[in-house]
This record gives sequence, structure tokens and C-alpha cells, in this order.
Amino acid sequence: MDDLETRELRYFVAVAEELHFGRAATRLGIAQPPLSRAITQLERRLGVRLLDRDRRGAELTDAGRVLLREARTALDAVAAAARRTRRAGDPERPLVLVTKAGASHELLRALLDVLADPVEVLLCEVGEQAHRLRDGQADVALMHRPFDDLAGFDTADLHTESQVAIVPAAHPLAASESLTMAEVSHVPDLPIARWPRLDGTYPDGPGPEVRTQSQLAQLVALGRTLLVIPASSRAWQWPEHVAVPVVDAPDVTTLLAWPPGAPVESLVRSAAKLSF
Amino acid sequence: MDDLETRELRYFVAVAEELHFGRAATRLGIAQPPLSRAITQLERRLGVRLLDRDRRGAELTDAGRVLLREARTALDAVAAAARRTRRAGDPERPLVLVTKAGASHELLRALLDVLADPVEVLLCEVGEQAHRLRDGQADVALMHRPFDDLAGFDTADLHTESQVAIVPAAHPLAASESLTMAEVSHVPDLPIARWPRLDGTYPDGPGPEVRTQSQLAQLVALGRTLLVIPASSRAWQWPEHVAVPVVDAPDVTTLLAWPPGAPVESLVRSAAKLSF
DNA sequence: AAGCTCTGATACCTACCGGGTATTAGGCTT
DNA sequence: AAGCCTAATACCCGGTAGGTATCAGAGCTT
Repeated sequence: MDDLETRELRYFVAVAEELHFGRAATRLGIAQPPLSRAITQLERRLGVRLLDRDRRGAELTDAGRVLLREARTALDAVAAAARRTRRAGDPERPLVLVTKAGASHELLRALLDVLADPVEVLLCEVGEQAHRLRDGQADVALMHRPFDDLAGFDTADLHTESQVAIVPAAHPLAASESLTMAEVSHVPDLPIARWPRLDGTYPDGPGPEVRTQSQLAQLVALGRTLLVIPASSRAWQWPEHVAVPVVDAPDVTTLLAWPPGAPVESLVRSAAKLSF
Repeated sequence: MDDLETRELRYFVAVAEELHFGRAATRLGIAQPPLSRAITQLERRLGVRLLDRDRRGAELTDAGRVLLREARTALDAVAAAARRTRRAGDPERPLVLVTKAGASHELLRALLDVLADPVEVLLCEVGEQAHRLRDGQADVALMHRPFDDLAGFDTADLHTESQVAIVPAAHPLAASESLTMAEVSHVPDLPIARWPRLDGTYPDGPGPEVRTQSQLAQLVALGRTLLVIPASSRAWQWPEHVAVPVVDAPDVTTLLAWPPGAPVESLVRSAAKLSF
């Protein structure tokens, strides 16, 4: 049972994503025939049919869907190995900390002030931090429980806070002193926005589809949606926004997360001294 | 930045484990010169020195240690991709459940009785379950919190129980009705056994080094060590052993763990019906 | 100190295979 | 039926992984 090569996995992922040998080959920078041959050979080595070739392109089999998911995580792990090794060889390496754009400003500022060593800050979109950690683009992330997927990471809690609803200033709800989750959950004219899943598709529902924080901020200002977020997220305090405490929303904990083995001991020790 | 190939990672892991190019080459089934060349090329591609070659063999650099750890997880992920894809293509595939040898007999029996679909049971040594899940040899594991490393897995609790101390029948402690952690922790003539870490080395301490459950059972029977384990672990009830409740030991939860995406919904649903 | 031995590195060759172009085969549209 | 789009096949070429032979240097041995 000879092992797979990452080249084969990259090729398969390209085909599985494009569902078209020609386009996949173009994306990979090779010609179509070698790609067809590589996939056929991969299927023979695994003893499994991965794609049903149709008159118009191709379609994934059940086994193909499994391999697509597994191949992506495997390729992430290989890329992480290369990135982390390169960085380990650089004596000047700064740690890379990844955080959602626009979240936890004060805490991040305070954290950077406390640290002796230089830290590079990488900003990403909501839900992307885990991926950056897994593929080695970052060493440590600022994440939020219970929102983010913390599976596979070591963590250190920094700060716990309650949540507020951000509603359009012009909306009747904006006049309330406080709200409950029940009041906030089913406001017909302010449906909750829908975020893409890991595979890029959107869940069903009445709310608008959003992909970035700035889209969402815009939609709130336009009176199209509302959201419930930690009280300290000042990025949301536009003039058109009003923050109303939600008394029964679960507390949110801001924390540091890192893959087991990351060289973050001194950072975590410094962070633990922060008082919030 | 061209990606690494798994062949290069396999080669590096072999050299890093053997710390000797000749032996590593033999293990890989190739000659020494191509291996030397492959490692040199890997170092050039990463721009990092991985090994310090000495008069007698080789030694890992800091970057080399990073790559060894990362490469092992990456190779596990690749192997898992192949195994899971092969199994996904087999319509007859039974789920593979892995568990520590000798743990949770009754619960496992009850679980298998409840399941409609066939399940293959794989036994492994203590602490090995996570590895079997990660490299695709198993689909789901019986594990124990807070003992096992659950990072990266979804879980479903099955059963919570208290712990007992297993002591040699001939030892004075065996006469006690109950014990506390303080009484059990520092018994000079019964030092706690030491398990190997993930890298195979042992922590310091006075206790005996053990690698398997049967070694440990033997050592207890010989009056050389004691241990604290869940009350139901009947594998330990030899005539030479006495179980004494430890009143303040943390409760242990037996649970199912599986990598996100594993096809275990129906198994977990069946398991949830078990009453323990 | 000379030589032996063990290490990894170098030189050079071969053969496999990954990738290219040209073409075929089949299904749908028109 | 002609034309097109798809993926598969046929065939060739070149890079490179792997082989053998050899080198180079650092301990030992004597």
C-alpha cells in the first residue's frame, strides 16, 4: 500500500472543485491528458471510483466526497509543516497572531503592549482563524467561545463579557433599555444574517447572505438585519447603530488558541497578566 | 513555493528517527546516496538546516524538531485520507471502533448489542486511540475524560463514574475502606508508574516505566506500584489486586470520540439510548 | 603517526514516469 | 448528419529519483 503523494491530492482537489478536467488542468498549469491519467491512476491505487464522468464534466461519488474533505485537511497539514519549519529556522521570527478584523480592539492593543517580543498581527474574516492556524499561516489566534471552532487547539481564556444586540438606530427596538434572546430572535423585519458554511454554501433562511464584517455592518446601518455580539466590539459603533444589552445571551469568552506544540508559552504567560 | 511531497516527509521522518542516513535508507528500502541528496534538497527548498551532520550520525536542529512533529501529523492526515476513501468506496464497510485493551468491558458489550450495523472492534494500548483516529485506522473511539487527549474530535458522553485505587493485596493501604488523593499520591514504596510521552521518552520520577497495561498489572501484583482508575475497569481485578474507593478523585467520563465528518450518526444515536 | 572504519557527500549513469502534443471516442446540440 | 464539447488514448521527450562506485573527513586502534 504505497502512500499517496501530495501532488495527487492537489490534482484531485482541483478536479473535485472544478468538476471539469480541462478547467482543473488549466488551474494547475498542466495539460488535460496528464491530469486524466493521474486521476485514473489515483482511482486504481485506492481501488475506488472517485468521479462519475458524464457527458458534461464530472460528478463526485461518495468516496470522492470523502477524499475531498480528507485531502484538504491533509494538504493543510503539509503546508503547515513547510511554513512552520521555515519559520523555525528564522531566529528573528516574530509570532503571527491572527484575529477577526474589527474584534477586541482594546484587548489586542493591551496584549501587544504587554508583550516583550515582536508579534505580527494578521487580520482575517470571521471563522477563518482556525484555518490559518491549521495551515501554518499563524501561530496563535484570538478567538471567541462559544462562536469559534476550537477543536484541536490548546486555549487560554483572556476575558469574559456579556453580549449586546446591534440594531439600526431607526428601528423601534433601539429604544429598549434591554432585550432578551426571545425578543431578538424572530423580528420579522430584521432577520438574522446567514454566514457561509465551511464548504462555501449558505444555510436556508430569510436573512441576507453575508461574507465579511463590513458587509454586515452596512446591512445593519441600512436597517436590514440585526446581530448579537460581545459588548466590547467597538467596530460596530457606527452612528447608525445602537447597542442594546441582551440580558439572557450566553457570555462570550475571548481566548488565545494555538496548535499543540506552538512556541507560545511566553506570550500566554504575558497575556495571563492582563486584567480585564 | 512548491509544495512538499509526502515522499520527502517520509524520508525526513526516517532520518530524524534513526539519526543515521544509512539505517534510515535501509528502512526505506533505498540506497544511502539518494537519501542524502533528498534531504539536502529538502533543506534547500525549505531554506533551513534540518540536521547537523556529525562524525557519528546526525542530530536534529530546532527546525528539524519542528518538521519532525509537523511531518508526522501531515503523514497521518495523508494516510487517513487514503484509508477513509478506500473504506468509503466499500459498501459493506463496517465501522471500526477502537478502545483501550481491557477497559469498559460491560459498556462495550452493551454498546455492541444495541447496534444494528456490524462494528469492527480494534484494541490498542493506552493513549493510542487518538492516533488511530487521526491516521484513519478507526472511525470512532471509546475514550476517557479527563485522561485522553480529545483535541480535534467530536464527542458524546456515555457514562460517568468515580475512581478506585488498585493496590497490591499485601500492602497496608489495601485494608482501608476508602482513600484520598493525598494519601495515594505520595506513597514512598508505591510510586506512580510513568507512561511514555508522545515522542517515546519518559518523564522523570521514581516510578517504574511502563508501556502496556499488562506490564502495569504485573507491577501492581508484584507490589511495585499503585494506580487510580475508573471503578468499572474489571481487567484489573486480579487476586493480587485490591480496589479501594478514592473519595476525592475526579470523576471519569467514558465517551465516544470521532473526527468531525465521520459517518457515526446512527452509532451515536444508538449509544445515547444506553442507560448506565 | 599511519591506517582502519565509520560516517555522509559527490559523481555519474540509467530508467521510470510525469508532462507535452496529437488524436480518438462518445454524447449532446443544432 | 455535422459540429461541438467532453474525457480518454497513443506516443514521445526530458527531468529526476534511484542505483553503483567513489571520495572525504573524523575518530579509533595499533
